[in-house]
Parts: sequence; structure tokens; C-alpha cells
Amino acid sequence: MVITSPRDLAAAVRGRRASLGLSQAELALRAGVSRPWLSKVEAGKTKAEFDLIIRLLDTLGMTLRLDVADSKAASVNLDAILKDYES
Amino acid sequence: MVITSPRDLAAAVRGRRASLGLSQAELALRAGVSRPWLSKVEAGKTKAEFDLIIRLLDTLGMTLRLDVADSKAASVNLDAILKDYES
DNA sequence: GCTCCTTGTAAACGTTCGTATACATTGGAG
DNA sequence: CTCCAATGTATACGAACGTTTACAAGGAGC
Repeated sequence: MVITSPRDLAAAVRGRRASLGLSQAELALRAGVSRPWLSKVEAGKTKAEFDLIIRLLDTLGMTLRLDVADSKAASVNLDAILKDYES
Repeated sequence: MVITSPRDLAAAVRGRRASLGLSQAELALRAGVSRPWLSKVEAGKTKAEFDLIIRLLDTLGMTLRLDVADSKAASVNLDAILKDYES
């Protein structure tokens, strides 16, 4: 699934944890984070540090991938070209 | 590409910025972050906040996706089952 | 050699992080 | 009804965040 906000991440983490049959306490222990922190992440309510997120996702057996959004890339690229032209 | 560490993210961001022909100053301005912060992210040297990362990637026209790693998921699931059994 | 651009990094600052601990609430099992 | 597990959230604390500002270094162009 596409992650465009902390809330997207929250839903993915909670759903995945449920499907693995883990409690917050158990997952937090395995991921090496605190349970209140995990609770906040699952509520989409914290500006979590990226490396803690990576560790959490790895514990859940989930992989983060980066794709280039074609239409958006084209748009950004065009903007860059236009900007260069105006310079 | 797969992101498993801040260094993976660093390489992806720097490469993408170069391919768009943008300076750090220009990208930071567009993404609404500071240039020293961006420099650190591109060096893989900061525990950046997840929502700043999302904003940066969006500005670069890049999309974050989450996949379930099948083999790893199976491993985690088995571990959970074994743990339940031992309880 | 000079100027300019880009990038890396330091210092100071205010803000907010994550943690440990504690407590309240809710839902489910017995 | 009682008890327990799970979850949400508050507090206090030490640590580190991101920003602004400044400076250094390297390279390109003249």
C-alpha cells in the first residue's frame, strides 16, 4: 500500500500487528521500542523518527519501497526544465 | 528500490535530486525544510522525522510503498504460533 | 587569482522527541 | 460480578531534533 501520511502508516502497522496476533506490548518488545510510542504511531499521532519506523516495519516483516511517481516526476521535471530555461 | 536503512533513503534522495537538476537549497525551499537538515538526510546522518521524510519524497515525486515480505512474514508468524503454543 | 555556487558542518536556541512509570478505561473471559 | 489483558494517555526526564546563522572547502567559469 502507498504511504502518504503518518495515518497511512498507522493503519498498516495496526492491521499487520493484528494479523500476526501480537499485542502492542509484544511487538514493542520485539522491535526494541516502548509501548506508549507504538500506541502513538498506531494512532498516527507522533512524528516518529524514520529509523525507528524502519525497525518496526522490519519486525513486522514489512518492506518499504520507493517508486518514482511517473506523472508527478514528469511534472517536477518539467518545472525544473522551465526554471532552468528562465535562468 | 527497497529502503532498509537511512543510508538507502540518503542515496535515493541524492540520486533523485541530481537527476532533477536541483541544488540542495532549491529542493529544501520547495520541500519546506532547512538546507542543513537536507544535507544530513542525504548523508544518512540524522534520525529524521517520518513526516518530514514524506514531505521531502513527495516534493521529489517519489512514492513510499509498503509490501509484506512473504518469507519474513511466514517466519514471524511461525514464531508467534510457537510462542502461543508454549504459553 | 577572483568570484560565485554548492555542500558540509558547527554553534546556539527552542522545541519535541522517546523512555519509564503510572493510571484510567474498555472489553472479554470465567 | 470480578478479574485480567490491552490500549490510551499523562508526567517527568534526559537527549536530540530542526532551524537559523555562519563559516570553510572545493570546483567551475572568467
